[in-house]
Amino acid sequence: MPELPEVETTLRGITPYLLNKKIKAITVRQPQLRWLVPDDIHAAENQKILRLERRGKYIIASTGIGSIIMHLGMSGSLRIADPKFADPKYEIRKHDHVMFELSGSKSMIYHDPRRFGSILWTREPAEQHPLLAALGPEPLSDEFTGNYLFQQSRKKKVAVKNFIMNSHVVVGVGNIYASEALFRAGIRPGKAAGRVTAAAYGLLATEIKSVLTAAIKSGGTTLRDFVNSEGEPGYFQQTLNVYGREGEPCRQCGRIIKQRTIGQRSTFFCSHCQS
DNA sequence: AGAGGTACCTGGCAGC
DNA sequence: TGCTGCCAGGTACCTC
Repeated sequence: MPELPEVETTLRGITPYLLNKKIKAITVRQPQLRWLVPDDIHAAENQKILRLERRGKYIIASTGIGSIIMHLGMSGSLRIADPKFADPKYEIRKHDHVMFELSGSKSMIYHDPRRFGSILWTREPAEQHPLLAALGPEPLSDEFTGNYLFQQSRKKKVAVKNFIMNSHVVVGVGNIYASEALFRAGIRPGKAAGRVTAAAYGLLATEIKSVLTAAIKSGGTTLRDFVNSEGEPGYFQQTLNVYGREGEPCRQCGRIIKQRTIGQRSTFFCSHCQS
């Protein structure tokens, strides 16, 4: 589920229930996630959440003494539960790994079948955490431009799709939107990053921004019940041009969309519209 | 330094 | 119905 737009949607969904609320208790049912949930996560108990933000696909909830860093991995979600999980009426679902009991009688549940995500705790400013410190710019920031991509990619032989999915280059471009943005920009995903022109990168940066912005907007339409559900896989599916459309006609030229594995990830493109 | 592959984990689905 | 194999939205880390 979670590409950047879904993480952003999740953040917006949980914010009203978390911001300026006190964490009354934290229950860890399964600490063995992508990284072990640290014991000292309990230091966040009785702390008020003063700030909520997103960095790439990480969600950061900061208290006065440290920050909770959350990542949803491939299959993670956060949902707001009511009544609080300590209530016997509360239904614990399989793969509910971490629960936060909040002031205001709500709880936030971290659910993640594949356990590729994690929940961490740091007393340092979150941006100094090893996982966050070396991240590239936000794709929706002014810092992220075609010129930036062009400069970063010189002499790089890696496929341009892998290049834009590298979080040290730019954060938040996942497998779906990498294919989509490259289609919109007319660039073959397997092309060496160092051989893409400055003009093409200008277009690519623009399309990355626009496809992510559009997806966040469409995530907004399901915002109301997002945190109560498991998320809405496919709610933006009608707007996808290439992802998952192998064998179907290109919406632009009518030729058949192709699928190829690049960097061990499924990749979709139109060999006529992309060069 | 850079490129490429591996690992983590569960569930859903196609095919037999 | 049940088994097997393959695929899945992420990304740090290991090896060459």
